[in-house]
Parts: sequence; C-alpha cells; structure tokens
Amino acid sequence: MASDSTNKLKARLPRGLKDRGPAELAATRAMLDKIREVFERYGFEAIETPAIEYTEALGKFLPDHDQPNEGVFSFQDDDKQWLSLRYDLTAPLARYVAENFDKLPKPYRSYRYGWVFRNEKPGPGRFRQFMQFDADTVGAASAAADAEICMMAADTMERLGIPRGSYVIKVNNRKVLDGVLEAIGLGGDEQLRQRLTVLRAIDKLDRLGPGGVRALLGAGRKDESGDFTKGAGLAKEQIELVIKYVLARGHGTRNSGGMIEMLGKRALSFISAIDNKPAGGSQTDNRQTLANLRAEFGLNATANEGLDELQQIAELAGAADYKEDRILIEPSVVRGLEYYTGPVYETELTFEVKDDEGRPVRFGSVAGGGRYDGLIARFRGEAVPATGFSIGVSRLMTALQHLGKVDSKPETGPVVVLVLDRERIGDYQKMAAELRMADVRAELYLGDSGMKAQMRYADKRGSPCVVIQGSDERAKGEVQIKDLIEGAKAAEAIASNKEWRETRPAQFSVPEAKLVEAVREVLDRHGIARH
RNA sequence: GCAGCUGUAGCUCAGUUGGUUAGAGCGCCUGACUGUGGAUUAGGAGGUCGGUGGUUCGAAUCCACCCAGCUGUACCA
Repeated sequence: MASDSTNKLKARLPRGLKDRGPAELAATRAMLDKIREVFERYGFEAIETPAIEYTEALGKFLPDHDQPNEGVFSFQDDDKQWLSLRYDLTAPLARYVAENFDKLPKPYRSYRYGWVFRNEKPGPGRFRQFMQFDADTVGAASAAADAEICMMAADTMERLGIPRGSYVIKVNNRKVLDGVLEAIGLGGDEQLRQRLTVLRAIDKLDRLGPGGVRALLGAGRKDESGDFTKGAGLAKEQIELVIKYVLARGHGTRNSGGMIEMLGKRALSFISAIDNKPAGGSQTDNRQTLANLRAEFGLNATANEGLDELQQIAELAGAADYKEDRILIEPSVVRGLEYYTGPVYETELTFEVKDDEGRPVRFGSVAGGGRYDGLIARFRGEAVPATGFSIGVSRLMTALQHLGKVDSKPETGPVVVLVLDRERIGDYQKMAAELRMADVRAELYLGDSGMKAQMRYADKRGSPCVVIQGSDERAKGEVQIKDLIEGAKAAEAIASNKEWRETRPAQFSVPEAKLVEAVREVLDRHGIARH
C-alpha cells in the first residue's frame, strides 16, 4: 500500500463520543454491580431491550413533520419506516410492557441498564452516547411505589460511597405545578407556550437564584456573555406568586439544605468555600413546606391533589426513617416537560468539586425520574400507572471520580514470562501455559526486544512478577522469579546502579518444578486474586 | 442553536512588531553501566504549528470560512 503521508487517514472519534480504557471499564463494572445489588434487594428484576426502536414507539416525531426530532439519531429501514437509537430507557420499557402486558405480573417491577444516545451538544461529563440505569414499577398507582423509588435512590447513592448529606433526593409533583399555573391564570390550552416558559424558569432556581427566575418570568434575562433569553412576560402579581411558590420550602434553619435560597451563583462558590460541610443535613421540614404550599395554593384542586401525594410520600419515607436529609420536598423541581404526570424526583450531589484548573464543576442531577401514568396508554388505550427513575451512570461516574471514590489505578497485569533464548520459545510458552492451568494470569513476551525492554514492558503492564530463565538457570534446572512490587519498594533505597544490579532485589530461584507454587506465593503475598 | 475564549511534538507549554533548517521540560526509543523495571549517562525518533482558502517577496504569526475543545446561555426525553 502506498504510504502517502499527505493522504493519511486522520484517526479521530466523532464529537461527544469517548473511548474507555481498562481502568474506567473496571470502575464502571464495579458501579453497575453495586447499583444492581440495591435494585435487586428491592425486588426489581432484570430485563434488556435493544438499542433500536421504531421512532414512533419513542414518540419523537417532530410536530407537523414526518421527520424525527433532531436530537434523536434516526434512520430509515428498507421498508421506509423510521428507526431510532433509544435516547432513554423509559420509552422502550413502556413499549416492552405494552407488548407483553398479559404475560407480566402486575405490579411489574424491573430494572435495566444500557447505552442511550442523544444527538446534542456534548459537555464535560455529557456525551452523545452514555449509560443509564433504570428501575420502574408499572401498574401501581399508589404513592408507596413512588416513596419506594425515592428510598431506593437514596440507598443507591450510599451504596456507591456517597455519604448521607452529600446527596439529596428532591421530590415535587407536577400536579402542584399545574395547580400553581392555574392559580395564576395560565390554565388554558392557549397558554401552553407561556406555561412551558414558566416551568423552565422555575426549574432554573438552583442555577440562577430567585433573581434570575424573576427575570425569566418577566421580560427576560441577559447572561454574562450578553445573550438575552426572552421571558414569560408575566404580570408583577403573577411573578410574585410564582416566586413565593418556588421559595415555599420550610426553613427550619437558614441556609441549610439550600444555599440556593438567596444566592445567585457567584455567592454559591463563596458559601461552599466557607461552608463545605454537607448541606443536606437540614432542619428543613417537609411538613412545613407542605403547610406553606397548602396555605397559598390549597384552594386549587389540582394542586391539592398533588400535595396529598407529596404528603403521602414524605410520610411513608419518613416512617421508614428516610427524613429530610435524604428525601426533601423541593417545589422548584420540574424535570422533563414531556410525560410526567405526578410525583417527580431528582437526585443531586450537594458537594462542590473543582476541575483540573481549580474551577468549580457543576454536575447537576445525577439521577431523576417520576410518575408517567400516560406513557403506556399510548400503546394500550387504557391508562397504566407507572413510576420509575433513571441514573445517569456516565455522569455519576465522572462525579465519583472527582470525589475520589473511584479506584483509578490500573488493574494488576499478568505474570510475564521473559523470552531470553529465542529458540527455546516453546519452553517459555509451556511455563505460561502451566501458570494459566493454575488459574494465574500469565503471558509470554511477544515482542522482539532485549531483556531490559522486556522488564520495562512487564513494569508498564503492572505485572506482579516476571519469570526469568536464561542459559544459566536452564543448566541448573531452575527458574528465577522477580517480584516487581517488592523490587520497586527496594529500589527507593538503592542509589548506585552497581548495587541495584548486583543485589537483584526481590528475586529468587526455584527448581523448574516449583514454578507455579512460587508464583502463587508471590501473588498471595500481594493479595492478588486468581482467575 | 447563540455568544465569548482556545487549538504549536504523546503530555504541559515557549515562540519577540510576519523573516532562514519551529524550540524546552517531561514522556518515548536505542546504547553504556559485562543477561534485569528504578537511578546516572550518551544518543535518537516524533510537528506540512487544527483544516482549507486568501493577503504578502515571505505566514505558527494577518484575514475569511470550516472543524474540534472549553465557558456561559438555550434545549434536554
């Protein structure tokens, strides 16, 4: 093949996608195992659905178009039907349940994880392919199902090593939001656009603070880059009522649980700098929050229904001792605008982290979900109550890495059998085979460099030890085993090269027949598991 | 999508008002230290300066467009 350097193919990955190395794979596997453990403890069972669905099953056709939404990776099948890569695991579950409805036990509780795809702008910890881990209860309308999901979310965070107080499950209810919108006179169909704008504004409380939300509810807001976002154009009284709603959380004490209340984001990093202790351990009282909300919006039937559900969730969770430090009613939680019909939940990490350059990193929510009683009805006509939540595995992984909860050191490598005499490669191969038969990960050096390079190779692989047999050992019927982990420790105390070479630290000879036994001893000494 | 900033070796960066064969540290490879990862030491390989076009006698440096990354914002199932 002609190697024309000007025509070389550039090795590159499309934006928003990522390769993952051995350390990250191992960390992900460990994380998935822990999540699975918790979910199964709650009685959820595993299923898996494919990554591709009919676009219509995902419900993502653009209004007034026969093309799917641009945020979704889509293509046409041979028969011209539109297919899409799934962008979450909830819509596929709805399809699965509808398709197998009569076979499944009800309530039906299942979990699943897998890659999902979104064709949108990537950011730190935000990719176009990422992993989610979902659990859902289908066919249970009771608030107990919602409460249990929230409790499980809390357990999962703790199982992953995030201490209580460093995360919080925020709960709200779409019915309450709808009631508030009705109360300010935005109930009608013709005000749909305005309603959405108001909901989006409410959702931004934790980022922009009350001032920013107020601006977005009114004329609009200009951000630091000078970009202007058009607001909802509400009247003053409407705005104040919404702000009242958004800040209705019961303040047992000031600034606990929600530094958010009075702060724009400039203040936020300041507060976290002086008060970096977990913010969730608050006196904020769910009962007080509910009382505040009932006082203001209790006359609205929709809101009241939602408040009843929130109260049940709080009471059920509280009865199991999941208090406000874990499950907190937060009126500003909105979640997606598409399909939630009742309670919504959002898991947030409450600690701050800095990136490599010392800038604070914002993770946003690492898990979320809610009740979607209408989703399965699209397939079946009758409403099927369902509630569930979804963990953003990839984003949570990024967060845990920042928190130092992820083991980022590479796995221990295999034992390497050095090749000193090229004609005797068969003998070396045999040694490697013997080790493998004894459940020891082992490999033959397959390159063609000298001994020094082979040692460096073993070092780089993270090998616990190497097996050496040159002509000297061969003549005596022995092999040398060099313990690289011990050797590295010994190296620190050795300054001269002469000494380094002559002492041959952590190296010993054994008869050929004892090879396996001796290697196993080295592995055991370092606590390295067999395979 | 919109706005701002950034893009020079594998990594972190330097490169003076546009001026010869584009540099450093670390890393990598090879040799020495009489078959051994560290240390020391000698040498070496890596860059059409993100891409394409333009201005100029001359472009890493100036201009335009494109691509990618970061930050904010919008959207987020």
